[in-house]
Amino acid sequence: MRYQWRLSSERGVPVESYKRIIIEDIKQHVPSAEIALEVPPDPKLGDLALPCFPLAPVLRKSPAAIAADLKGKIGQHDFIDKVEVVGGYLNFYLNRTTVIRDTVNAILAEGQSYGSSGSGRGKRALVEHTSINPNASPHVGRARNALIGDSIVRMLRFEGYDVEVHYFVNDVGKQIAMLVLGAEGRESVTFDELLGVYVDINRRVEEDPELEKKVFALLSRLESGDEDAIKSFRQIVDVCIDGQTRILGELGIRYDVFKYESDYVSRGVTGEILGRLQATGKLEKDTDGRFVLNLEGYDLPSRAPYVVLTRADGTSLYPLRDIAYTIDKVLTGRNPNIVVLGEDQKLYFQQVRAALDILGYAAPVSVHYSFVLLPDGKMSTRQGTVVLLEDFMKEAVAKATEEMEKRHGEADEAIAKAVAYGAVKYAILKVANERNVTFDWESALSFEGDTGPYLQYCHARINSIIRRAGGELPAGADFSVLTEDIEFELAKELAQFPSAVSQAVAECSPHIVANAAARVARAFSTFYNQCPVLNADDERVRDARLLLCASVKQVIGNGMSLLGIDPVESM
RNA sequence: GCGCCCGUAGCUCAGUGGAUUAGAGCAACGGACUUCUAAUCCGUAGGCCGAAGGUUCGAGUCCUUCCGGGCGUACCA
Repeated sequence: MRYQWRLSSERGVPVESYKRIIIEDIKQHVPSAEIALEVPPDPKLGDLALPCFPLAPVLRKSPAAIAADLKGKIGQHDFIDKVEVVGGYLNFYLNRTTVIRDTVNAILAEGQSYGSSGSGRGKRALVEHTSINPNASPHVGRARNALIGDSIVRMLRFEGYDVEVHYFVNDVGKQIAMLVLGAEGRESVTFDELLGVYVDINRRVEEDPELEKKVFALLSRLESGDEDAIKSFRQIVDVCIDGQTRILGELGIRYDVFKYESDYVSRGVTGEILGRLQATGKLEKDTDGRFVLNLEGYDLPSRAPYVVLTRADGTSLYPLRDIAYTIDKVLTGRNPNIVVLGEDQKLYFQQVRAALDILGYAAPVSVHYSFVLLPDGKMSTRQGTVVLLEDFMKEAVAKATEEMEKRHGEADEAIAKAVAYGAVKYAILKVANERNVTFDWESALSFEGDTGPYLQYCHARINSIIRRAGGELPAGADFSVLTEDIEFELAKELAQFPSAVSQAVAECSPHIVANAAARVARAFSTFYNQCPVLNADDERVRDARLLLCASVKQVIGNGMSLLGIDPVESM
């Protein structure tokens, strides 16, 4: 299907250009003030409003008087039906036909890029996310990192950025060394066995200090370049990474670059960083013989202004390896340079930022999210209350399959997966980053209401209408025949979508997109139940509604793709 | 103890540089499928926006204190 549309308004989002025009009009009379329009709480009060309260001190008149004054100063525009003064507000009633027509035309013209401001065209960005301890299968808490990160990647690409996605692989360190030790003597270890191995060795190390010494000895051998150590570490890490990327890949989450911590050690980068820090005079050797970085003056909320970079035996600690890697990322010149981290890493990343500052680099931007909790409290590996992402996915697929069989007698595997994963992703992405997600199976596996499948369902229903219309859309339509309130409300929701995307991008907050898409879907469902499309009495109404539906499909589809939710044609 | 984040309907969550009457979903109750997919829609009920002060003509939104939860607070990553 190809669309050839002429935009009746200038390029971009119609409602935004209406706002610009109105603001221009007002500025001619009150040039000094900041003018901002907002959307009234009730459609009865109009579609756009100017609160005149902030102007009162400037003009030294009452808001109501200012509103009354300005009312006469608004020029004649085809998109404005009437302007009314209510209290201190100047309320604008937009012309329904113009809004619907301009919005639908803009959407069909811009298609997959409707909602994008193009802010990233010609620019390069970098996003690091997931980077989890490779010791086992990710639980839904860890998955939140990958989901948020992946959505940010999608949003940036939507904005036009060339994005490089990074995964920083933790293949050094105590935890991995313990895994290597725990797996010693085994022929091979599968990904699913890792958690058991890890729990077991953890217990043994706690009980036996001698064993812990062996762990550190192993680490030391690795860092000094011992071939056997390197080989056995790499073997375990490969199992971890394969397992994790298989699960995340199943959800459509992919990475461009895997950087290994060990690489920064073996290439001598960590040593070099240490040398450069030494030259700044901020690096100190403490009484235990460890290298610590003095962060005095950075006002960090920690008891002691130090970050420890090495063990006494000279082996590197995570912060040092991460500093080396982070500098590497900075040197790519990509901007924005984003890293997604749990809220437990807030202070830690301030330390990294300080370390980079000492070396003269600007640190990446960190996006933090809060942990996923269970209704009874935290997830605990020891109490066995963690919900593994893979289990969540499997349960969701089972339920989606069951629902499809109930409805159609059979289930399409690909669609069942799309619906299931849509539910999984939406359940986590709909919550604002800084809030804890409360995970309970019942609502997480719900396909009704404010869920991923709700979006997919709307999309599928519209597709069904278009299919029954013969797959062809009318070349144009007379939108003045769309007189129902809900048709106008729906168009306004569609028009709102781009500013939601812009905000979501600016704040790295996928939940804003989730909400915006859900609003459109809700408005559509109301419309759907109230307004027949193919069965409309009038051919002109049919055509106009068909194009309205096609725009809704596009917008919901764009929203879903930003969340990484697969649109389905039927379900 | 100190620092950061969160506290909105029974439950899960929205709420845009303060601004016209605080919104959804789930659960509950009552309705709507011979009509484009009922994974839907419509209606009813449900709120001292954690508490108390403060700033403002105006506060869920800003400030202070307190309470509750999450996360930190050098030798894990």
